[in-house]
Amino acid sequence: MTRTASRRDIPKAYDPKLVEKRIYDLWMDGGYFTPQIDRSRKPYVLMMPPPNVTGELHYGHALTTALEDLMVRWHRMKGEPTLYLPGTDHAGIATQVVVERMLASDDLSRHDLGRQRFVETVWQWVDRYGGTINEQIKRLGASCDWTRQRFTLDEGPSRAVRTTFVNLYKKGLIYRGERIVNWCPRCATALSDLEVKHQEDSASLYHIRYVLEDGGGAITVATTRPETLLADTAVAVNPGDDRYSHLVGKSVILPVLGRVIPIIADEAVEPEFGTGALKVTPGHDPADYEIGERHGLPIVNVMNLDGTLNDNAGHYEGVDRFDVRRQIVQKLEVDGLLEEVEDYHHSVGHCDRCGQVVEPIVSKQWWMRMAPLAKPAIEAVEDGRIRIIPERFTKVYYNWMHNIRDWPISRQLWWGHRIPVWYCGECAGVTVEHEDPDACAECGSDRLERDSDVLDTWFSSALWPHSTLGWPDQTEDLDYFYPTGDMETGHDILFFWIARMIMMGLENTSDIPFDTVYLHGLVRDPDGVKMSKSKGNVLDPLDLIDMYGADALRFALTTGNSPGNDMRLNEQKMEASRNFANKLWNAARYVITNLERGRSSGGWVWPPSPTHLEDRWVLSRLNRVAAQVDRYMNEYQFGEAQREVHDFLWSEYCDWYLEMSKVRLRAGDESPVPVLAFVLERLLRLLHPFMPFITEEIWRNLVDHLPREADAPTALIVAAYPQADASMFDEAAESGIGAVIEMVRAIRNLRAEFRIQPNQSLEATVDAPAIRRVIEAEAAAIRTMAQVDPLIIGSSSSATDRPASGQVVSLVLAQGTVTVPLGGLVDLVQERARLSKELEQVEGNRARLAARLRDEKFLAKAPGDVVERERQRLATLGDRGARITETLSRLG
RNA sequence: GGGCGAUUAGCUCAGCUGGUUAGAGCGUCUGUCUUACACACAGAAGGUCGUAGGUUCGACUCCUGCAUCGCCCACCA
Repeated sequence: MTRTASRRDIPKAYDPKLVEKRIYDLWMDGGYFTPQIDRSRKPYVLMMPPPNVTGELHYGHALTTALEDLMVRWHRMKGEPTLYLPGTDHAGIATQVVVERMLASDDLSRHDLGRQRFVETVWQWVDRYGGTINEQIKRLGASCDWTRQRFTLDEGPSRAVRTTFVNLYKKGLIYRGERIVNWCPRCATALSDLEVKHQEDSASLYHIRYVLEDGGGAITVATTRPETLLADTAVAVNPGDDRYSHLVGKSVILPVLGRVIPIIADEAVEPEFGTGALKVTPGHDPADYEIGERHGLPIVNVMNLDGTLNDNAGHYEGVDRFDVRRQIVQKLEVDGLLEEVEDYHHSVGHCDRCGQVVEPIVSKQWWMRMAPLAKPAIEAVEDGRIRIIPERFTKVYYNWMHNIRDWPISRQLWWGHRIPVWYCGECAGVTVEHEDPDACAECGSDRLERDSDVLDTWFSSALWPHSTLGWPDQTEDLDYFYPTGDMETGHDILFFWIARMIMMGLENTSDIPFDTVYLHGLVRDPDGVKMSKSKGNVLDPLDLIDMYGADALRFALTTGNSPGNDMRLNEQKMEASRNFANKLWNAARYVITNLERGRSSGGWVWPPSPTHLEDRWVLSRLNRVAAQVDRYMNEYQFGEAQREVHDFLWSEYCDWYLEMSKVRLRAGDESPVPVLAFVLERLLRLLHPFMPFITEEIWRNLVDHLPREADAPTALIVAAYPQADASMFDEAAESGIGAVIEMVRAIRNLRAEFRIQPNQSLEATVDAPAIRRVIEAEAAAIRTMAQVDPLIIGSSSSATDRPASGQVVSLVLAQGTVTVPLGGLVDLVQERARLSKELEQVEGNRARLAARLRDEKFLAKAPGDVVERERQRLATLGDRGARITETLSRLG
């Protein structure tokens, strides 16, 4: 292909690699991501869910970023001062585990280093790898304000954590208590219920005989964890269980240890389960703990925090819990106390982080009283101040909030926000203050020791929307940007994070943290399997960006699925998205090439208001698309919005308008050029939130050729988002071009059916009095697109001049008939059959419509416009049917 | 034990206030390198919308039961 010297080379295929980095730098340099505080305008704010500081980009991040950034860019283009605030999370256990693993490769534990050196090591790790995730998020095109980036351990958010703790402590909403908690022996810390994942495991149910102290027989209990019998302090039966009622009040001898424990009655015992008798282990089972509380049973703890048994376990001290289980079972067998071993499936709690079986242990932890905090948070959703999308999750939210339990917030880790509590060595008093104390608040002693625990990571996450903006200080940012707008995240952290943000936001600021929660589903692999490192089916989004481009990845992740539903990502979808980007690229190449052919924009009317039917049609369609997109965006139906633009761009702008424009351009008529350019420019705007890189790149190449609009933007990222202009809606143009398209399609169809050579033109006679002027105006386009020559525009009278029947094929369209002489190619019998079949269809539809329009109930109850539409359709069908009948009769 | 979701073309999925001849991408079949694009163009085939009922003038869309798959919550040892 030869090019004149003046024409710039535009590559034939879009290459994202040449564009993305440069465009991102351009946005950064332009400062477009940092909003200007303008009191006269309401800002749009979206807080990025902070990824783990040492994390690497996975599909969850990619999806979340794609969705958030499209919302953010849309709002920014609507002229709202827009803040998309990024940040990272210190991710307590997760990060500590990673660093511990690294130490382990040098045969070191954190205890070898000591607390201070270990924390320093983690900080080094964070400094080294902490930037990785942000660089990866940039590659997706996230338009976040990096000048406001926050880390949960930053001074500001840390002070927010401290302030919240002290305030809630003083209000009595944070307290210290000894009770049963989930304990991970591997991580050596307490866990909240949410951090425990239950899995179905196969196990054994052991039936163990406990001999009565009075020698009068025995009672048999069933358990899956025989080792816990070392901590039994009772045997319980249901009070209504006749089998055992005579035993209540007696005592049994605990196997192995020989302790004497009572038999008690408690409603919690299910008579149908196992033997109907339950060994009660308040120290190591949550249900038993409650029974123990009701009956004042002593609590025995037989376990160390690393999962080995302690000195309460007799000679099992120091042995791992699972080894003890085996040894106890053996011992019971030897003693003849093991009656039966039943195969059994039940769900076992595992640590969410490391997968170890969690052990319920009684220990002293800090707790947050949740019920009082949940109440206003429930109300905020009930009264609509906060909306959850998709709506079905509001029920899930209510269910959890109504049954909320106190939250254990202390973690026996070293990495995190240290609990701001000092214990007095003199009087055992507790000092909790905003500033580090020098003396005990109770006795004034300086023998203070700080609590060694840190807070659950989610404690600081819960404050994110306000702590990042400066709270507890009344900063300008907080004042202007809070409460935020949309909160977008995966539905898997509805409880972990969303619910807690709502509670803490309301508590700390007396205001909601955001007004809308948008929850997305999981990204799955092509087989629908959840991606996980252990399964090895995790694809690296960065690889996909390298292969297909960030825009294609974003488009693939945000189309063809709906909020809250999981989605599969596969190669085909990536290819389709890349192809779409390429389609846009080439349409732009065509338009820009025409602009560069020296066709001056000097005399253009801008925006164009053309008279040509095709131009009016494409502008009308553009405005209808803009209206639809606006509707979908407002309803958070991002996939539908994109489909709308995609279909218009590909199927109407490219396949029809652009092809039609070639006809006029070849004839030396340059009038389509401004329209081509204008529609392209608006399409770039419409598409920018979804495919930011390619649209910005094309836009830069395009705008130099266009007339300057008032308030011309310096970059597409800040160009105004297109709003529908109803004055551009043009019914006549739409129905006119609709008829042209129908006609061209019918002739093409005929060409394929009769296997007409592509280069062979056909003669066609159009008989369509109702749209004669449209056909005349579009004759050149029809000739080219349908390969017709000559195109004879006839009237009813000229129909008689047609060649003899049997030589022609008649295409009976909605508003006209096209006859094409095909000579010997036409098989009279086949032609009659074809038309008869069509007639049959038309008549079928007509009969159905007519029946509906005869139905008085329909006429009485259906809305007027529906009835009117049906009447129109019936009339059109009637006309068409009549013409088919006439044609058939001529065939004889 | 509760709660939720899914079930639409061979595959992956849209279709959200009930009114089309039920759509898209991929795949399949037939043509075409037609100077924007073969990452493309033109044309075609392919669906009793899981199942049984109900509401309605009208149901893929609303209600109920059932089936299959998946998810969440819950202290049954």
